[in-house]
Amino acid sequence: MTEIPKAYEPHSVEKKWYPFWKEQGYFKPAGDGPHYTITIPPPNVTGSLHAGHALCYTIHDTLIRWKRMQGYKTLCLPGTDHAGIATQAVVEKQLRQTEKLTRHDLGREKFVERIWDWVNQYGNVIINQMHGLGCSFDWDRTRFTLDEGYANAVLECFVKWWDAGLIYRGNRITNWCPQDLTAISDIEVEREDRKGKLYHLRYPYKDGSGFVVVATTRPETMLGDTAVAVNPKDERYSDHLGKALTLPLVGREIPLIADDFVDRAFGTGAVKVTPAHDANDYECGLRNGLAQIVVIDARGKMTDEAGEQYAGMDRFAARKKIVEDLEAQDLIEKIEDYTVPTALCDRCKTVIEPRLSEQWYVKMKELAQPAIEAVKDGRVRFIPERYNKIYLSWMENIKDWCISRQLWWGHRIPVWYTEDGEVFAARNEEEAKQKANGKAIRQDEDVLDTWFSSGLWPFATLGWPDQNAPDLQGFYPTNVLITAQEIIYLWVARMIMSGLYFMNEIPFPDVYIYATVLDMTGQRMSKNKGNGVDPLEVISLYGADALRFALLIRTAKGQDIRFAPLEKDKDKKPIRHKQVEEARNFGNKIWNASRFVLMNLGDAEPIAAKWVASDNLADRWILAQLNKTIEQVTAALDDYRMNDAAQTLYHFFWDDFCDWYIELSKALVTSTEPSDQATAARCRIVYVLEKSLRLLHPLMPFITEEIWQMLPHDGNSISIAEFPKFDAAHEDREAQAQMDTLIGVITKVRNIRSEVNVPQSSKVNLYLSTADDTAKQVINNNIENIKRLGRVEEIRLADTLPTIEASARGIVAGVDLLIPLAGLIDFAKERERIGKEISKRDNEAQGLATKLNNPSFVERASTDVVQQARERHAELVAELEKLKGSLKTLV
RNA sequence: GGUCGGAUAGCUCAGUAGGUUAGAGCGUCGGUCUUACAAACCGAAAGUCGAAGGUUCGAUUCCUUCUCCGACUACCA
Repeated sequence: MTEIPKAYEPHSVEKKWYPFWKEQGYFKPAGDGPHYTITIPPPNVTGSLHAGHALCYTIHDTLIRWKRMQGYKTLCLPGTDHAGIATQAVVEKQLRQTEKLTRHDLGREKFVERIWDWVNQYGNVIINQMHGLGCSFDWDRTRFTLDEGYANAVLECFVKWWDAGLIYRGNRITNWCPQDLTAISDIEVEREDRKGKLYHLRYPYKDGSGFVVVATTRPETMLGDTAVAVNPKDERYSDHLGKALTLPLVGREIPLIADDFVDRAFGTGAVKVTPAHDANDYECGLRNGLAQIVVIDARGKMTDEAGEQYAGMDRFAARKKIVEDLEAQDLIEKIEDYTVPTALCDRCKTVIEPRLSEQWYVKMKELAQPAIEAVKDGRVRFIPERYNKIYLSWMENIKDWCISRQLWWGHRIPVWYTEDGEVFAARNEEEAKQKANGKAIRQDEDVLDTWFSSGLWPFATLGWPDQNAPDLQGFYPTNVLITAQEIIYLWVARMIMSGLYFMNEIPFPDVYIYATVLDMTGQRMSKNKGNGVDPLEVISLYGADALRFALLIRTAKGQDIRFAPLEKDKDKKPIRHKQVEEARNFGNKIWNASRFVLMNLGDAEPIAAKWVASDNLADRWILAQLNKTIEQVTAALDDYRMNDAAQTLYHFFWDDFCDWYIELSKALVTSTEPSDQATAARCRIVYVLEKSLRLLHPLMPFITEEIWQMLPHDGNSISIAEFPKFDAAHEDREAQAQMDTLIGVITKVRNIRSEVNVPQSSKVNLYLSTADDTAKQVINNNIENIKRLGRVEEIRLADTLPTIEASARGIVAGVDLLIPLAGLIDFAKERERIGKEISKRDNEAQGLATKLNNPSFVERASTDVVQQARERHAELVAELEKLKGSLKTLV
């Protein structure tokens, strides 16, 4: 008999099998089946694994392991993203803290070197954390959005789009982050409602005929005002249109103009117009030929244009000062509390300053159209479906994409300028020089938006722009993209556009948007809130399989999941996580069931994981249940219903296999006498266990490998064993129905015993009767099983039940039960129990009777439903009669 | 403001192509002499399926309105 620990210990197991799989090359594409490819969403190179990642990559690994076992030539390609702003910020901060230097002190070249050092040292953290989750990704193909080959792809993309006239330069209002000192795109802006004030300012007419009141949340911008606008239909102002106003504090003369964009109902219906510092005002300024006066600089400080008493002040300090100054001149009508929709930089949370600046843009309309079509005609589908609409509504209203960033870390924009003002794109300096015909050139200082490079991910990682790259030929298009809801626009849409543009083919047919991991109050997990769960802590407490299973079983399609924080003790040591504990317990159940099987393999006969034909009910039944489970799990995985797959397996393994099959097989499996029967029983139980492990392996790779290696098996690893297939020949309705009878009888006996307080140490006698020949046969064939599992001494099966005073009665599945209770319990308990049984049936019978007496029901409901109701009613009536009869014996 | 999602047992969540007794895990209660497992076993209690209308013989499920929560989105200064 093998020595096996009583509890599953995950850590040594994980340490053992992960390197084994990797060394054996199981994570690499193999075989000549059809390809199944996933490129993972590359996490930020600065990142570390959080709960959302854990879920994301668990789903990846589950699918890829499943497909691998199904014989596909699988590739799951990992990588990281250089994350321009985030990475530069991390290294700048480090530089500031440790050496008190800014990036400007170092200079561009040195600074970029420092970032590379940092990336080489810390950039693999998140990749290593994925190993801990058990991810079977092809690490040899790991890509980084800034590595050499990838950079070529980015250049190629830029130049091609340039040549196609899709890239242009514009001097416009952009979202500017005064902290990061860069422009950011619209969708990198976070919006938040903040408490603020609405200031009502008085702008006097130049001719002294009173004043116009304008409302603003940002009084500091008034220094740059070049007009006040009202709605042309607003009668309140029609007489004053065109009149001049004197801009307070500045003294500039500005006109009162009319523009449609003004909402008459808001405030006083008059808007101050600051074309250089507000997107709306900018547009308004263009329409009306207004000057653009820049009063706030890149760092958020007031410029010289703002006037000498304000120049150099921070924008928020200036706001205060200006309000004071206006107040002093009695030019403030009132100040109201107001909720200000505030734009924040999604990286550093600094308040965005709309700023006039020169940036590069990509024209989106032309690129978006095919990508819209692809979703509309179903070549690309979102799962859950409702994201189709969300995607389409954005794509149909798409605006041009600002792609330049004033950073040093990233793909430098391949645009070159000659002294005399020529501008062109080139793949490298060589090419640029050629195009310049000997003129001196300089390259644009800016870098590209990170999403510009990650938008090429599904094909750039496979070798594009080399159209003949073997991986590109062999693995594109990928099969599914698994990603988070919040980057549908930032990333998914752009991959679809670029995939169609450069490859003429969709990058993936399925986009599975996985659940957002929330905390228990429904809030999104975030560093700021400190409500995150560290997956590594969870793994160290319960093992990777437990974490994976805990996440998968709650990942209903399209539904967010709530995940509790880790409970910690005083020293912040993690001690408990209930939701993962449930999964850990399941793992332990698998462990112990396997332990039972392994301990009873016997030494005499060689046992193999093969099904030996059997007429035995439990055998027929478990084979049918296993088969059904295979069918359901496969369908669930196929449909991205991870929770259904997990739930089905949980139920099958625990309830069917452990609670019933093992129990019903125990006598034979544990017998010490060698016999063909015992050997056959052992083979069968090993067979079912081994198949179960294969089904579970994509979800829980470690524990299944560990046990599988101990069991009789063929092959080197469960991770390349075949995923079980549904077999119609194993369906067995009859066995399932008969097993219901057996389980029903045993459960009823247990129920009666427990309800009337028969101690578990006492055995009871059991009288059974049934008119059903099949049920009779089931009982006769399972006398020993009923005795053992129901703790029964003697069983009598007859056509009618004897009349025995003081006995308990039960009815289940057409079988009547009687348990003599003399000397065992108090009758009051049994009377109470029978009373409950009666009233339960009474209620149901009455409900049915009402229904059946309703002529409309009988007429209109389908005959099946009516028939069923009649039968059930009759059954209930018969049962009630028997139960009432048994009450009489309890006196 | 707009769009979308959610509201089912004390908690976290499944489910119902409209039809008998709405499920699971955790938690709770009672029991444990059990040929693997107390991280377990056996049994039980617990739900007017968010509210109000409507369609229907029949609604937790379909429709309308409402309430509360959440996400996304928007140029309301």
